[in-house]
Amino acid sequence: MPKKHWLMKSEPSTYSIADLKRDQQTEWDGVRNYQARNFMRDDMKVGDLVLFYHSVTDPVGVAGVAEVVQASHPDVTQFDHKSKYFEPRATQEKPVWYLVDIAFVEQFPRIVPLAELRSVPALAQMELLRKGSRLSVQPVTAAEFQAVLKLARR
DNA sequence: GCCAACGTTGGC
DNA sequence: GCCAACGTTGGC
Repeated sequence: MPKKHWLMKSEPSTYSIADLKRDQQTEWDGVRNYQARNFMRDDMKVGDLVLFYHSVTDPVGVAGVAEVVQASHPDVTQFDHKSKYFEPRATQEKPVWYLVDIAFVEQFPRIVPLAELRSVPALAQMELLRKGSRLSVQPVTAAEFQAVLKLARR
């Protein structure tokens, strides 16, 4: 099975690439969007690579790379009454929300800003750049992934 | 802080 | 099943 590539968004005030570097590994909890969940639950496999994107900050952009180290399992915050991610419909037998675990791979020497991504023809089809796109977990092609790495090292 | 775009909820 | 109202996301 060839490696797949993904992009995951996080607000750095909540969890940044520096936080992941410190922790080395984390559960990607709190995703409450079905499309994003389905990618994590059904498609993300150990070894897949992830572009770590910082949203709602200045500048917004890709901050580094992570790797999937644990495939889909239930997000335990859905069972926690005190969590803001509590899900009343979920039971232990029938969880609603799933997540993957990711590990730190690399923090880029610089953020690759969204505006710069928009200027690169090779990235024109990226989901991230689509008008109105706000999926927090999304697939990227191998070519797009490589193109972003190249920008990061420029 | 604003607001466009989107997803979800709930009345009918 | 439709769709208006509402809440959230996220760039600027």
